[in-house]
Amino acid sequence: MGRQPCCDKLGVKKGPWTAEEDKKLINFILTNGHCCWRAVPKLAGLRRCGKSCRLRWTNYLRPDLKRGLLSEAEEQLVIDLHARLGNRWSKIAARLPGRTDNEIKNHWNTHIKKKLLKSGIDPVTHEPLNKPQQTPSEHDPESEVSLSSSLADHTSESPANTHQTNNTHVDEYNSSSSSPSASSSAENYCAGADESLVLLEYICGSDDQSFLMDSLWADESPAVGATTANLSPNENPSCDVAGLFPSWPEESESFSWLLGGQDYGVHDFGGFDCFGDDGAMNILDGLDLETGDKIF
DNA sequence: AATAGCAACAACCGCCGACCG
DNA sequence: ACGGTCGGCGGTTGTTGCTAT
Repeated sequence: MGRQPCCDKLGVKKGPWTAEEDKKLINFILTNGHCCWRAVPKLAGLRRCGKSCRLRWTNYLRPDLKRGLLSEAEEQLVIDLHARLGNRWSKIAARLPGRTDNEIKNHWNTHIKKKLLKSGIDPVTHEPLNKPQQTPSEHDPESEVSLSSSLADHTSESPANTHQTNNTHVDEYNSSSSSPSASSSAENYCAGADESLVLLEYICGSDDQSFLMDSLWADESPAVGATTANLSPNENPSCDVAGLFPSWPEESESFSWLLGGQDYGVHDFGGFDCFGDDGAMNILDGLDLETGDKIF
């Protein structure tokens, strides 16, 4: 039958995204949402594949992303989840609000894998390296958890200790992931123009974003407890806009990760004119990032 | 100062499942 | 039931930046 390429190969740009392209994509999605990714590049005036646009948005441009290295608690959670779920990065990412599967996958391959090996633990099976390999059917999640948990100082906070450890956990995690997670809410809010207006409202709101991060690790792990993103507005007073988004601090910090070109990965953000002289995004003033025209 | 080697991460590729006509 | 489209996922590669020599 032969599968059609996701986009015309000719005339489609590849490689690192420029600030200009990011600007176009952000501008388009904030104003229109993404009806269908295939149409996004055309409508946004990008010479990119729709898939590439989706990836760029979900992995780097989504405003609810955390930046920077995974904290030790997050790392520990990834290890525990990996012990249960294996390389199902999207499932793991769904339990870590603000983190993407790509980010976790990269962090696993570059940091955690080595850390586990250094500790004498097989990163694939989570068993001691000198221990004879078990077949998958013999795989005992309980031993995985205890081993992975022993790697960190946060054993008392580990989900392994808050869960009974048995084979039902994979299903338990999977089914619980059907509840609103950070990633699903992120998908939700970019699903349409209405949501994008809500997003703008959300961005312009200046509540306390730190609540999200603090609450994630304060008394319960996100893997088992409801995150702020999971709570309804009534349950979570700091989560505005119908509970779709966590709250953010000062406007000037809302896109601090964008301003920080190094961390962000785009190195020419000096010319990223969606920010005004005061560093605030022009979109916050209702301006079209492309033309400077008033949108709202 | 030059450069080789390594680490980190952004991005691409191909496959798969869900959905729709 | 079937074929086509689309979004999503996981593996892999390419590029960039850092460090050691």
